[in-house]
Amino acid sequence: MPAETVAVRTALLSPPFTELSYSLPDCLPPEAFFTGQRVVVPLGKSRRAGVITAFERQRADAENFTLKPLIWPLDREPLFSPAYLDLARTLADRHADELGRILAGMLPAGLRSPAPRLRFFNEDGITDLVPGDLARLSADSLRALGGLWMSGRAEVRRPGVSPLDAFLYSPASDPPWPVRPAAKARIAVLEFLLEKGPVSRRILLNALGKKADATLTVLTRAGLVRALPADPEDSYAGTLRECLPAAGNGASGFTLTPRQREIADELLRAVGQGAQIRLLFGVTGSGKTALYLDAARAVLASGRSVLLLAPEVALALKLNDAAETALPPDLIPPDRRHLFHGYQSHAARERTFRLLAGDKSGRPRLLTGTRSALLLPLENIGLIVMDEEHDASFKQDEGSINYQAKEVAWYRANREGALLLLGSATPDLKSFYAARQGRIPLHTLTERFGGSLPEARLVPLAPGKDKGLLAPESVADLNEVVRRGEQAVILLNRRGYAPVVYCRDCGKTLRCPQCDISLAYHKGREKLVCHYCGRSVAFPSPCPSCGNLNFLPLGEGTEKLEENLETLLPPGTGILRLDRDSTRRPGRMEAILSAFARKEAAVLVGTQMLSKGHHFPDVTLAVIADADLGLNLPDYRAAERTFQLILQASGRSGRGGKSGQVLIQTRDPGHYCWDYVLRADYEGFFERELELRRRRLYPPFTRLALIRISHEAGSTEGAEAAAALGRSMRQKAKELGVTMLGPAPAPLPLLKGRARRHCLLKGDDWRSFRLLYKYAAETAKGGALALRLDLDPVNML
DNA sequence: AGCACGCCGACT
DNA sequence: GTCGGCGTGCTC
Repeated sequence: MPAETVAVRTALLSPPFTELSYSLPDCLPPEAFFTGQRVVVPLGKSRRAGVITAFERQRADAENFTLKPLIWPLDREPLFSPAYLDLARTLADRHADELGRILAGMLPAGLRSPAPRLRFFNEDGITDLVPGDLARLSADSLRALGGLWMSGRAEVRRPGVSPLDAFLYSPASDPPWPVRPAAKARIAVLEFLLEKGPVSRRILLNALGKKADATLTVLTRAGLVRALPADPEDSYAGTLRECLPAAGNGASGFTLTPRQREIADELLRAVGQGAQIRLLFGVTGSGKTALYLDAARAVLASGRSVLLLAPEVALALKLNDAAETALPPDLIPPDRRHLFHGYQSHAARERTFRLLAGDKSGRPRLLTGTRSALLLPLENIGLIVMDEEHDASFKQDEGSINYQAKEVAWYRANREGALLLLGSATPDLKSFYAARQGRIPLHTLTERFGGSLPEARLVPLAPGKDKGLLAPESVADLNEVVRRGEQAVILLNRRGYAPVVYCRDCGKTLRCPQCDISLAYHKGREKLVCHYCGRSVAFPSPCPSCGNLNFLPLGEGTEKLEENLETLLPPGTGILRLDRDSTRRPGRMEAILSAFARKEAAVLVGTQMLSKGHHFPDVTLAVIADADLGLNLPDYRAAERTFQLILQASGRSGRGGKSGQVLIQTRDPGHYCWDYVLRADYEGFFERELELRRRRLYPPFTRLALIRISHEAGSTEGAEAAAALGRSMRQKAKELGVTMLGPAPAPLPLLKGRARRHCLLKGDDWRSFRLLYKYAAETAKGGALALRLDLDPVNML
């Protein structure tokens, strides 16, 4: 007897991420379910969390199988509004991906778990169950639980944590560790934790096997390994905040200069005019933050929400502190201010997500955070600010969803009729070009407060002379700064001791067999490390081609620079190093930054992680040790990136009223980039660079995409298949009006054991790139090749 | 992602 | 003749 039943379409929040249909369970009435609500559903023998995306009237016997009933609702009210589901659908379409994967990427971890705890309050007291338990209950018991759920006597709690996941482990100190060299198991555990850490017991056991369990326990008891709670209720932000400068710098109060007031008024006129976009161009210290907050104040006062975005956590915290002091509680009460970023605990992020999703009041909120805050269910948005809009971290390149934050921000601003305000001292060339063409109204701040720009000069490096990376002139200036009791930072974007190791006996350099990249020597770890796949081998160990041990490390990384400085500076000068190696253990970054802020060291050497945001008033000298490093990358934005990085790093010098200096060490003093860097002349650089882009047909004069093709290294059929695929793609590309270069070996032709090729696409619209990619994927299906499409790639390697 | 099914090789 | 390798394919 065919019965007409209601079925729900459900997007799964873990693999396979597809949308599947389920019938409603007998124990709950249809009113218990909503579009946008999370539910637990059965899948094969296990369970998945999913989101109801639609209701369907469907005959249960119409298909070849009967629908399974879903198991239990996870929300009393929909977690996703229709507008939010629309946003997710749009992202899914753009990335040709499953809706479920996008929704999962937007949700904090606990909210996509299929095993939260269900707590029921009945006459006898409290019963805690997980969804898996429900299958074992009788129909009567389930109906009773359904009654409790409907009458509000049931709640969904955070999933329980297995002891295997409850703590994260990391070494308590840097190597060498006080263990016997023969204690292989202990050393293996310590090395794994240093390399991958902090990691859970589960991850350690998966990688090293069950016997590592006892070893870990022993090491923890001995105090060589430290355990941290994996998911504390409060966020980690506290420790990070301690090393930040006091908020404010020009942002507190609302005493704007006449010019600032003028721009502020123009911005205020744009608010409430429907979807608008504005570019605010102004050097560091010109008062961009004050203008953001002025606009925020007006928007909040008009009853709409504000979203403030920064490219990284430290900057988001700074923005948050500035907002805290500048926006009074009667305008926006503390319980309607929110901070959201990746360094918060899962629990904290879940709380914020739920709070925003559950708010139907329409009253304004102020949300500050990094890129991921853009995907929170904040409603009634009147203003979105993107500070440092040029920053590459606004596009995610790893992880599940690779979205371009600016595009998502514009989409949301459009839907909400909000103002999108982009701000930068060195705007993305594309944004500035759009402004020049009149597509984005531009506001320029020219005055700078709180000190003048640092004085920059070039220091030519003599080629060949391997007397250390620092030129005598730079060493002299460093000594002078130390003598005056001031501080200096040295930027070197190359970690480790030596980037290349040469075998004196056979004349070869040591390379990673998986990636064909030079192995870098890390002295502190006594290892050779591949910076691309992370593989490491003990150093010294016999040369793979001649078996001897006669090595010569070449070149200079941060580790060696730090060591060399000890002999170049007066004895006893404090030197600190900030890079991925020195900050591997939790809390180390904060410790190093705050030690430097307390002037426990005169010199801080570091990779680009020291170039952004930090404020050290006594730093009067910044040395860019190898300014050419990024300039020679095979990327059309190499000069733009270098310009932005150096200007940003220069900003570390001379912030505290004392005049600052910047030394730019280069082997190529004639490069056009330097003229503009020295004068901090963004607009001049822009004109020059734009002309080059026009001539070579690069963005913004075309759209660009990469199709990445890879196959198992050493398979000849892979190479042939790639060539054949290229031939048929060329035909298709011509039809679509796409210019295609390649497939050619990628700049890094071998990575993680895979041979890599690129097709570079130039064309007028993204759609034809997608079509060409789909055609290529279809053609290559079932073969040896793996394909990936990267629209507007951030990383060309 | 799991977990089944399934079709070949090494063993009782 | 059975156990078990992990290559494909499905999960409402």
